[in-house]
Amino acid sequence: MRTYLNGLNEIEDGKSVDVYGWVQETRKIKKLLFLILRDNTGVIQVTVKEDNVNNYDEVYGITRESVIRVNGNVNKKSVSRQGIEIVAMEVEILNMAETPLPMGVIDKVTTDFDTRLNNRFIDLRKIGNSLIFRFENELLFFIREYMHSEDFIEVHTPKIVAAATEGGADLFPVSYFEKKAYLNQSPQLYKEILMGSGFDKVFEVGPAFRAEKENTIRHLNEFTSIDVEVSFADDEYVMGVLENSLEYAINHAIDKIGKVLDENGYGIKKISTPFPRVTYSELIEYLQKNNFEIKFGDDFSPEASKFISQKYDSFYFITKWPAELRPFYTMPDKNNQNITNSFDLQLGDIEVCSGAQRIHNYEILEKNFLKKGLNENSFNFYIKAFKFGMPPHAGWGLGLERLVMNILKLNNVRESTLFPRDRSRLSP
RNA sequence: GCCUCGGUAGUGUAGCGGCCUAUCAUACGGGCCUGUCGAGCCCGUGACUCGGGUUCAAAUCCCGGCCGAGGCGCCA
Repeated sequence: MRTYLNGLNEIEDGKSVDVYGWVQETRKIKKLLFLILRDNTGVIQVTVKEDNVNNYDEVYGITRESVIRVNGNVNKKSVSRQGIEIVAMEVEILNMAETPLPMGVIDKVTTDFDTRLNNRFIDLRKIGNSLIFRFENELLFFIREYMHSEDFIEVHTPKIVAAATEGGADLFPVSYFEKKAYLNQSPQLYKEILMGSGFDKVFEVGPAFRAEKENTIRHLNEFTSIDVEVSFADDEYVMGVLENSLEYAINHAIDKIGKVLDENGYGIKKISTPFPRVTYSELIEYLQKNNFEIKFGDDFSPEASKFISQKYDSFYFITKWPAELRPFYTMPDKNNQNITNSFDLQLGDIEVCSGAQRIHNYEILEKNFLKKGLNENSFNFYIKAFKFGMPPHAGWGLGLERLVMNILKLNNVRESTLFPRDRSRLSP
């Protein structure tokens, strides 16, 4: 039976165990050999003595990062710094690693990010790197748990679509037999159709594709989007869903793995709701007072976003965006047609989520199509759902990698992406 | 799409017209060593992104390609 390395403390002194893992380090002293063995739960020193094993010479020639099985006895009176070791009785080499490694796992030299991504399978052997994805896993688990407890159902909408654009973002074309198709940039239109189907509360976790030629630390051409849509709800309601789910997920994730995160330098704090809210117009005024060249209708430049972010130390909402900066399906404000019932959720100077109440009236939606210069024919599959009983609804879409990046204070969104797809990277 | 910066052993760097037969660290190979734990000591292998050009002389200067980092624009 396999024993995981973090379980060794519970095993009594002298007992025989089988452990499996990677040889992280070797220290050779002629007739004595120390192997530092690593599995996904921790590391342990394995002491190999010539008289104890029958293949000492073979084991002596082992290379770093080779995969082995060790049968041996737990020694809790070890003089090693860890105070515990395994005295090997049997070492089976399951797979010998070639040398030299394309990059080191525990070497003192730094490695360029490009080199790390080219050798991501090794890069992720570093606990600090794989921990990012363990954190993401916890976060997503608790977001799902929250959604289920609120009676949301998880759905899966198509990623290969026919509509040419919903305005703005470029799409990746794919060949679909004799037709032309695209990779979807967002499940938006399908979530809305499901509101017309009476699902009431849906969420989806899935990939989204953007064919924009960006070259920044916060853009990816393929990312994971968490999408939510709720019937008979407005923007205020789904902002509540958003902040409550994040509070639940982040705080539970910290309860579960906060200690390990701390040990690895990711010091993160629990959060509380409600998040502060500020309107777009208030921020425009604020920026103008501080000598920024900006007027109503402009988007915030990266420089302006940085300036704004100095006022907040955690999440904050920017609400009531002008209609011209929002997609065609965004609900205008009842009292002012120039602004919309929309919001962005910011963490630091980066937008992690954007949402709104949607237009549920067919005529207004049609008018918006024409205003934004969109081709109504390619959206028939969507707009048809609005003619036969579409409830009022609202929702949002959240970029998972950006969220993780910002919570853990990483300096590049590619750090929180297992295998990033960006302007130039398509492999691995 | 525009702009800036960069590419030297497996990894990361120094050198920025002649002192380069190219520095250092780490990794790798070999040797010594029965308690190492950033092991130590000795020996060794290993590199100037590619193509043109300038020059008596190019890793070093110029032009172009390729590759990369980042900023801006654009971006439900």
